[in-house]
Amino acid sequence: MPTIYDIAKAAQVSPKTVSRVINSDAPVRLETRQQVEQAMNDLGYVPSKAARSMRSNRSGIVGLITGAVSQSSEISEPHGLPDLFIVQGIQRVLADEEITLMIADTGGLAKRIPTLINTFLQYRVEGLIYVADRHQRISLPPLPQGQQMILVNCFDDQGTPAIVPDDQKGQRDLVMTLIKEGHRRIAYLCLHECIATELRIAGYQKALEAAGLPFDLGLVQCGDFERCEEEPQLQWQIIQSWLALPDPPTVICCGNDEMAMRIYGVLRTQGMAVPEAISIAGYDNHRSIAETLYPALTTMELPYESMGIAAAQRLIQLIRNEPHETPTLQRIRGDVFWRSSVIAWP
Amino acid sequence: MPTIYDIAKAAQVSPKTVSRVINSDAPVRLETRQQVEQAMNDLGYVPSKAARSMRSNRSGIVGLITGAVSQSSEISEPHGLPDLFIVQGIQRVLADEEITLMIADTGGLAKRIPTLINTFLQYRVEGLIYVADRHQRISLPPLPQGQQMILVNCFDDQGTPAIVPDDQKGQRDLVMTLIKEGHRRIAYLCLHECIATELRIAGYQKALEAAGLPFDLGLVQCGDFERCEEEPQLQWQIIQSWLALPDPPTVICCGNDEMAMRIYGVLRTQGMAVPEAISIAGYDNHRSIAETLYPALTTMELPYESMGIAAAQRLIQLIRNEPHETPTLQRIRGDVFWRSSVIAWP
DNA sequence: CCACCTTATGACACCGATGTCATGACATCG
DNA sequence: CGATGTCATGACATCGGTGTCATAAGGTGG
Repeated sequence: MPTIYDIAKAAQVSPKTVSRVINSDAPVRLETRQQVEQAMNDLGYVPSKAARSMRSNRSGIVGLITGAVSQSSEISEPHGLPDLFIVQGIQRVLADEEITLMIADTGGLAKRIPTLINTFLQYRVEGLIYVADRHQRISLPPLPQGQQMILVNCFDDQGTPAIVPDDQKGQRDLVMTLIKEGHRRIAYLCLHECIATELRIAGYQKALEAAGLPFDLGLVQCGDFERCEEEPQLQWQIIQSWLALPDPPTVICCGNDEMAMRIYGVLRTQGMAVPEAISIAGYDNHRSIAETLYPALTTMELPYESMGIAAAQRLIQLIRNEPHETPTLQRIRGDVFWRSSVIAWP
Repeated sequence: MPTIYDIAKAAQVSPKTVSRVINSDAPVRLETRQQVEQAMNDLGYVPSKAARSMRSNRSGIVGLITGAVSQSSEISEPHGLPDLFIVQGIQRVLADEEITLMIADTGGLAKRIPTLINTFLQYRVEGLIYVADRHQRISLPPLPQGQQMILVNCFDDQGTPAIVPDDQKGQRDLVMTLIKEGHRRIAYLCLHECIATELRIAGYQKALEAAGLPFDLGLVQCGDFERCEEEPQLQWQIIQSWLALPDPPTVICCGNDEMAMRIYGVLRTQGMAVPEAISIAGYDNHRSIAETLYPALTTMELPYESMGIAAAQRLIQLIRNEPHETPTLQRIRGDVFWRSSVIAWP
């Protein structure tokens, strides 16, 4: 690979002049410039970022770490939406700013994180992004003074800037839409206990409150049986108990689109049609499920791409040292995707 | 960020001695070593890869480009399995070799590829990987002499090493398994015309041949109507025509898991139970669909992770200049995942 | 006509590491 | 006891660029 010295020799100028042509940071005679450009083309010159960033102290690299922060050694299967979409959002923004992304994956092992961070520091990344696979509280090892970092889909107690989905407003908006369409009895078959579930139940409750509807604790049940063999029966028991109520629900909100998909199957085997017999709503807008299911699934978007975009923008602000009034914890809203699994209630 | 000179000063030794401690490539007196290590700890020293790689000519970086190679400016929606799994496979292998992965995405615009490659060349990547979003023939701009590159999920006419799924053997193995379980009339509702479809139809045919079963052209139909509104009706028409045959199929192979999922919906609305009335098989082993569907879907794995692993291993071979007898085009086999959407036929 | 400025270019040091060679202190051996 | 070898360390050049300063040519103004 040729260097500016090779170019300089070929163009019969000094290396510094080649540098000036590359950076156009000082006047160069037209004729000289053309000679240099000719030489660069002929030799196929590609500047070395390593050399450049050594001098300028700007690597042009941002490091991204994905993966679970589980302490155990077992690799947890991803559930729900792949965090890939967060990464894509980040990518798009950084590419526009000519920042290159380095990606590392913990492979589910939290203990690898310090090593990964260290590798990134060796490359003198200008910023770090940690992307969790689900909304959670985390704790990362301390970073060197001045090293910028953003958390995505998670947050910590050290006041690190974080981007999370607005689970509460999300579930609230979804339920409010259902209410607007005439539903009064809304059941919620939620996921196992976790931050998202907590926030979404609160949102569900707020939507009822806002509409002046009573909150019936019996209509909220955990429908997540970790895919055990009896799951369909257990889920059907819950649904059956709801249907047996004097005032049964007209719609079931599921903890996520995957669960909604399973509930489709459960209802089908029981001969109940969606949405004619009962409406179903999901959460995540996991498109390969929500759009493909038949009937297509009404759901609340988990705004992973927007979160990625927000994270990248925030990080660039920090790197550039631009002023901002953004709170430490930035909650990102998603949209309701209204499809045919829910019908309006008269 | 401190340098070896800062460490050298703090430990009252020469920079070269610090270097020796870091690399342990020459004997250092225990006492001296401890002083240096102490200083490194105190100051929080992190070596600079930029400086190192300048000297050694080894960046420790591999560049990966994902995304469509479409010439148009429209962003195509991914269909089928996310190529994320390929990337994860690559990641795992490279991480073990202490190689860092830089990732760039075309965002669906092929014209961005030369720019992305150029950026990677600036970082003096030791290898390049291009990952396509579906099995296809591509054509990439020429690379500098000696620059290693691997294609994944695609191939070209220039003899660049490539890793692709073995679509033919895949469909063949799936159909052979169905035959082994007693099915004799096997319908194939394939995807639109593309390389994968071509190969899979050939595989379907080979499986029938091997079992001495006749190949009935009428049992192979394209069921991919690009999610248009009438898709369910059109699909039902095809299935109905099959069922009206004197010797109707007992199982339908679908072009991929998404299509299988839609067919579940179509059959349900027509009151046909899976697998009691008819068995269904998919392709891809898109787990969030295949495992979640009820009943769970029998399908052929699209071995994305294995492909990623194979690609990374191959690239490392090339970088290290190790001898190999691997053919240019390496086809990766997947496994049949036998689940409850297919029942054995008496 | 000389002081002064602008334009175009080059010489040289430096960023942070490592390879090469030199050097001084001991230990070993004939 | 001097020659030789090993150990531990340092001085210096080098990788590929860029910042700083110097310098020569040509233009302008008093």
